[in-house]
Amino acid sequence: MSHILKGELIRPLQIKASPLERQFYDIPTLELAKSLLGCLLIKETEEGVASGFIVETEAYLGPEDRAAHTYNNQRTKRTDVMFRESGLVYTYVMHTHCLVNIVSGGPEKPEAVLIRAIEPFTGIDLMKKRRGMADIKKLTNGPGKLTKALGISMEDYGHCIAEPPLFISKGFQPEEISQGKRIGIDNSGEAKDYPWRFWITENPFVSRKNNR
DNA sequence: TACGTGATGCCC
DNA sequence: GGCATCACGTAG
Repeated sequence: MSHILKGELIRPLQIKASPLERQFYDIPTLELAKSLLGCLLIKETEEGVASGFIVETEAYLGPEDRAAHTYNNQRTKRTDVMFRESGLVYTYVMHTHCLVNIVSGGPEKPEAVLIRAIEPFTGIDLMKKRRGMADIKKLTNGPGKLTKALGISMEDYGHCIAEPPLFISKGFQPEEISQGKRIGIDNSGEAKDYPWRFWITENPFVSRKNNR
């Protein structure tokens, strides 16, 4: 298994895709958002397995963050899982798209990391089929795109990310990480300027080009 | 750049 | 019911 980018092999030929243990997620949310960059996100379905390296994340910091669904400790049927242990999957629907988050902060703090983009690795043909397009650069460069490509849906709500069929494994170590404002939260007062979006510098599969 | 889409939750 | 939201695809 190889992975080609810009005509060169830049990823390991083989990756042991074994789930990171749940304790991996017991760190502060901003650190988790950075630590997840370069990790491999994998979904196994009856259709097949598809995976990609996480290249862009955003942190949402619970009751103090006006952009977070749990602002002011709002607990609804939708946000309930964010009040539980770190490492669970928080999926929600935005318009016609499903977005995937990893719960963080522990039961005391309802926080999460949104996965905004991945770099396709395995199961690329399956991802193309699910997305109905062939351009690899646009397969998974957005939070709604990557869930469709991997087959992630509301059925994954509350699943533990340390267990198949949806899990995260060690990937590669990013050379450099960039940081900037989050996307699509213009109506969130001061919170819109918090620099809680992280991405792998110069990676071609992030959802947007650098904005700081 | 602008619009239609149509899950979810909150505010009437 | 009406409106806003952590998008995306298509048309112009």
